[in-house]
Amino acid sequence: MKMAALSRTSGVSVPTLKYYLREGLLHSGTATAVNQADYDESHVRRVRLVRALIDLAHLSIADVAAVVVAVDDETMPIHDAFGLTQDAMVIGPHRDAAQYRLARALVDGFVARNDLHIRTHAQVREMLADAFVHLAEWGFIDLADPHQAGTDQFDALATVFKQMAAQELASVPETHRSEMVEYTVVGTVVVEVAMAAIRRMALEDASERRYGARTRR
Amino acid sequence: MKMAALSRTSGVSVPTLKYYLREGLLHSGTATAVNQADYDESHVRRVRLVRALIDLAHLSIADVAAVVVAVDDETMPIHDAFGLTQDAMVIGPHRDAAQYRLARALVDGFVARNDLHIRTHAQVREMLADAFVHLAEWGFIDLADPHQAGTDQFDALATVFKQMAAQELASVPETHRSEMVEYTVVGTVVVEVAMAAIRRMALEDASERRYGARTRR
DNA sequence: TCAAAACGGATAGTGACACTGTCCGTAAAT
DNA sequence: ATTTACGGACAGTGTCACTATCCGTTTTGA
Repeated sequence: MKMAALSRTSGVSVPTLKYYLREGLLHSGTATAVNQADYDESHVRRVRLVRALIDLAHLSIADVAAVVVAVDDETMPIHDAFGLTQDAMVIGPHRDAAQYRLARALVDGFVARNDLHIRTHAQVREMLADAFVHLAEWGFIDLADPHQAGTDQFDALATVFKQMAAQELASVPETHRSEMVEYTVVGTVVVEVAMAAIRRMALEDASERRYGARTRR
Repeated sequence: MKMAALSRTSGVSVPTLKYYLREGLLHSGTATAVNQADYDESHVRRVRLVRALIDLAHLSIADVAAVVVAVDDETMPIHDAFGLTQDAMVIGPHRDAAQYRLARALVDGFVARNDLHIRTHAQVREMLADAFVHLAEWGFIDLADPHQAGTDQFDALATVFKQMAAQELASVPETHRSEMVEYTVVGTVVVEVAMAAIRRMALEDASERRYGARTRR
């Protein structure tokens, strides 16, 4: 398969594929001559992975490169590779104000309360802390109060998601390590987008039922 | 409150605030002299809204401007403003390939099956279709088969989210229209981020329990 | 067989985006 | 009275994700 064919099947332009090659998002094909190279199924899968990370998870090229390195490093255990990709998928800066320290404490409590086995420095903790800070700014929760209404709902979500996650991982086929990592990563982002979409649909539905009638003529 | 004070309380630099003013993300303060203006609580709230949309929902300035216009238009009913902001929050291009038409059909079936009252051209449909296309590419679902395993899980999610959404909207205080819209919008994005974080935590937890032991020494 | 088309690597260029810096005349503070 | 701050206008900056061009080589098809 030449690069043009890869471009056709993946829907990504040839210049962009070359760019991905340069940036290390795509491993080079097997050279058949000085200026000829063959690409195979692994390249198709890789481009699909890259596009999923860019289009759905909105990762930067540099972050995708980090994910790709973790996927390709055969010596890295699956769990470590998964953690690394998880970290790469957390976008945005991490501030260091008083409110963020409070939020971090809330997050730590949440993690402990729900017996979540996650790394001490997992970036996803910052992600949740960020959300907590914004929730507090709008008065939805109180950062200073560790036992309050509002977090109960999140505890309930944690219970549900723990079951779902176990089921999801169990459905990953036991094939080669790199493929399993790919499946897990893609599953993370795609299902996340699908869930967000369904939640937004539910919100629009609720909005229609609650406010829609007020303006219907 | 002068602009410097607004900058301090919001954590956004003065040049950036001026930029937001220019782009229409922030309404101008009440002028007290040729080169003096006063800002109030509404400006603080507005900056918070803008930062939430930029930092958490990763909206572009132009999209935030569209949201702001909807929030400020007092003649626009709450439900319409909510729909408009929902549309603005869907990021990414919408393709027009055969697979996307199939995915759209799946989405329409999903919406009908779960009795979701959402607009025919709501952008969130595209968002879910996008996720379906990627799920299909990785073999998680089959676009051609309208009644299949896999979508059951999404139906279950829809049921849960519909309840949650109704509860969430019920908790929005019945104050002025613009404040209610702000609350709803912020709630949408912040809770979405929090949910995604919790799901990722659950996934890392599940990964640790499933794969972690394999490499623990 | 031989011209035309395609290929792949290198390098420079582009356009969008989200700020950021500077200038300047006016107003407030000390 | 002098220093400092203010706010509007506008040009400039750095990053990012591509995209276009060039060029020598190789394949293809008449």
